[in-house]
Amino acid sequence: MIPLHKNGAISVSVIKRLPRYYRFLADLKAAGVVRISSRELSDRMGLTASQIRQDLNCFGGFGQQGYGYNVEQLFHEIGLILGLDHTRKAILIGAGNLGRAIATHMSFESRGFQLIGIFDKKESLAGQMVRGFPVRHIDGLDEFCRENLPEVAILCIPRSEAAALADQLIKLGIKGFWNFSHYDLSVKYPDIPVENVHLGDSLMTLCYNVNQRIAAEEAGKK
Amino acid sequence: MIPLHKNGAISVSVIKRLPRYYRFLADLKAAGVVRISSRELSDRMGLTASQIRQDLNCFGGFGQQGYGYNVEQLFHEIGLILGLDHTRKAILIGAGNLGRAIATHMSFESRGFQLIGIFDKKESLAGQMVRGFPVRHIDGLDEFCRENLPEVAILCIPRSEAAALADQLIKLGIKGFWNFSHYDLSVKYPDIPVENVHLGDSLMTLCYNVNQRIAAEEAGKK
DNA sequence: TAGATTGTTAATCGATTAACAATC
DNA sequence: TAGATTGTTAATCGATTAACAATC
Repeated sequence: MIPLHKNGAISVSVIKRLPRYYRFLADLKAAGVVRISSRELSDRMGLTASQIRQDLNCFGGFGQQGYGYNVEQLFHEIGLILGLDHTRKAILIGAGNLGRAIATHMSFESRGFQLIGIFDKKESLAGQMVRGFPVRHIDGLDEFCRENLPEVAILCIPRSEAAALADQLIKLGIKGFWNFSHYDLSVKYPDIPVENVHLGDSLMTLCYNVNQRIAAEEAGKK
Repeated sequence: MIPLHKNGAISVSVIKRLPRYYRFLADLKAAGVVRISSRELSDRMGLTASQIRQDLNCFGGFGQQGYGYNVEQLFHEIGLILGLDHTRKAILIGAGNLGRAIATHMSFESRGFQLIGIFDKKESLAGQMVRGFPVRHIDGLDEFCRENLPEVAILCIPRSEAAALADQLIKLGIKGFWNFSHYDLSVKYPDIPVENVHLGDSLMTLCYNVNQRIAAEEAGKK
């Protein structure tokens, strides 16, 4: 395998910015832009040119002095770094509103994943079709995993069910979680890759920020 | 209004941790725990006791030397800091799968918001009931806002529609956004409160982390 | 060649951790 | 009082920004 970066450890902050670079480059590409300087890109993205150059140089010298970066090439490189050039098999647990929305709404293939199965514990949902997949009863999870070897699980389940299910899934060889439940997986499994989507936390953070803003405006009026 | 913190500026990192404290304290409260030390809480949450004390002391001295923190009281205080003691009116734009899931799934009231209306540009959705609300046609947005004065908008729309809609909403007095579209609002409006939920970015970050982990495991085998 | 812009090193800034005096 | 644990200051660590030599 090609070594993707110079030294072993890339910081979390850098990794979290990569998808955003990828999105902006996709836009530029679609708009027919061929080359871009770190300065130009930083203006569009609202960050510093220095940071862009630092970030990219964690992975290699993709630019050219005096020219800048080739949009198409840089887009491609970031895709490779993220690992979007192949897909990993994913299963979704929990076919409630949120689970169905994720299954229907999300473009998995362009983000490195392939959805291969949907599970729920509710008998009444079994067999219902979601994105072309029949919802399977959770009792069939072990057998399905042994046969199909999914690598990632998407958890759209209540917190109360998450702990036991995570244990089971890790035993079944799951290597990473996209976690929409409010259970903190990484307390028990500090080393497993998890992306938490805590929608409730996000909403509360917004609440704080909106309140601060409104309070500041009202204070300004006086 | 009561000054909620000692000096004006609380860092984003601190604010982002508050909802998580709030969740853990809710659990402890539910489990009947009366007091907790920063050490004990740090063990449960997987961070340092120092950080917890630093974070909390941005807002005031909620603890007691030799004793620790009163769970109920600290929970209540963090709720006040976040502003969960009153609600702000929110509208949701985009009644597709994701929008409907958010509307149905999310507990707004306990997070400082009250959903008062749902809009979509699709004629065919108009009148359909979601969480007890009829989906309204987007043409009625101006009138509805002038009458009901919502303060926050939840954007569950494609990126292509986000820019124009954000302009319109800001003119209508919207003070903050919960943004599920892939449009970067804060590039044009750097000062407006926005919480971005970039599900696609989150999934790509997971892709990177899972790939790294699997690559490391395979390297270890040799 | 001259101008532009990178890659990279050094300086700054901020956030986290450690230490400990204050105090319940 | 003695023990425990906070609130807070100081030390460390990491991330961002600035500067500039290398080079296309």
